[in-house]
Amino acid sequence: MELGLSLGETMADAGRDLVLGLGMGAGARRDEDAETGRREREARRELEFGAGRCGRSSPEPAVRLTLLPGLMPGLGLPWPPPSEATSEYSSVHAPSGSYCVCGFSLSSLFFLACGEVAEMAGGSRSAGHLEASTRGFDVNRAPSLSAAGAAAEDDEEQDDAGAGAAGASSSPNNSAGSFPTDFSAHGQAGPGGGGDRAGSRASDEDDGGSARKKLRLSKGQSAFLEESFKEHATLNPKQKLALAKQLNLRPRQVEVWFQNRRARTKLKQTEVDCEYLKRCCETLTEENRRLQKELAELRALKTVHPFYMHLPATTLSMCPSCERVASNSAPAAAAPAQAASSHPSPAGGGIASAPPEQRPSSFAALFSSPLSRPLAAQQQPQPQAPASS
DNA sequence: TAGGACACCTTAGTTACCTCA
DNA sequence: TCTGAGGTAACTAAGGTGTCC
Repeated sequence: MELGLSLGETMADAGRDLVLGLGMGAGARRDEDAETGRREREARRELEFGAGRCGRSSPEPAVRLTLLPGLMPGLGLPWPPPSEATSEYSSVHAPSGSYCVCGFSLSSLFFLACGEVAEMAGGSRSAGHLEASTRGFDVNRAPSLSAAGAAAEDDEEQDDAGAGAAGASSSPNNSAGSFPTDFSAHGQAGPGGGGDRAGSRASDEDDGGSARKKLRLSKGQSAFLEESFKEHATLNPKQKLALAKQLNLRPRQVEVWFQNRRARTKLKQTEVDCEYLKRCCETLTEENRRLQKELAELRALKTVHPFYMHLPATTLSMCPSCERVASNSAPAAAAPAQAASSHPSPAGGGIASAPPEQRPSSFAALFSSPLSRPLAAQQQPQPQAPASS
């Protein structure tokens, strides 16, 4: 069984400087030079991403599981099909078409699928002043209810004007233009209108600004945000503004929603990864148990038949490269044979299960006797090994 | 060129509210 | 009607990055 497990690679450096090329990250881009630099950085990040890096700079000393390409089928542990994953999770990652991670995390695959987004992020203008203006007042209160809110509203209007214009544009620099805008597809009168729970926001915002009144997004709003999340797991300021305007939410709310959504996705991923690792562990434990048993049998055999186990070195030799056993004393009988316990056949019989004519002559003599036949070979059929190499 | 200040971003963790069985 | 669990919006803190001076 060939299982490549790379454990212990921290993400501290692996994920550094990768922001998925979605155009967020640095806020203010005040001139063309900054814009050019950002595009270069994003291009670099994409390259790094393509090299198998995933995630973002994170303090977590994550255990990184790297499954070598092409080995998973042999392991017999494919990633759970989308049907096994949670619907939410699979809906996000399904575009990748596979849950086998060959140097990527699942989310990375998703982001790869959305890689074209990176090209759209170039022209996004910073809305940092808006973000700053929206801080420091209760986001649950209507902006018009306070002076700060009014200021924020003013700023937001300015940005909205740009966002609205951008929304009508199909410029490659216009990230907002990529958002789905056909609310009728969701069967709602309009996500911003609140749909089935349209009144919740209005009533919440009228209650005079008690600390953090819980809002409940309407189904239409949630669906629209989900659709957007499927396209971009992160938002640049332009996208955030466009979404907020379309959904009749504050940009801060859109931002928070995406933060929480990413957290939920990561949680789901963690659960799936955990389950997979558990299954890997079970398989390896079983394999280890089987090999230990076989080793014990061989040792017992050595005790019972010491003669056969002290064959001259010149009599039996094994080519380490091709794993063929050759016997000098009987060259004609030297035939290809699978290595013994370290390379068990798929049937689990090891060398004992090889046809006698393919065994080395000394081994043929050894195993021709029923008494000396290894227990492992006598116990056919053995339980199929969970995975074969 | 180096470094501090600033703005803005992210994630992780937590809190509080809401819904529902 | 009460209650506990679960979902989730919102918040806080810490750390990273980019830009400006």
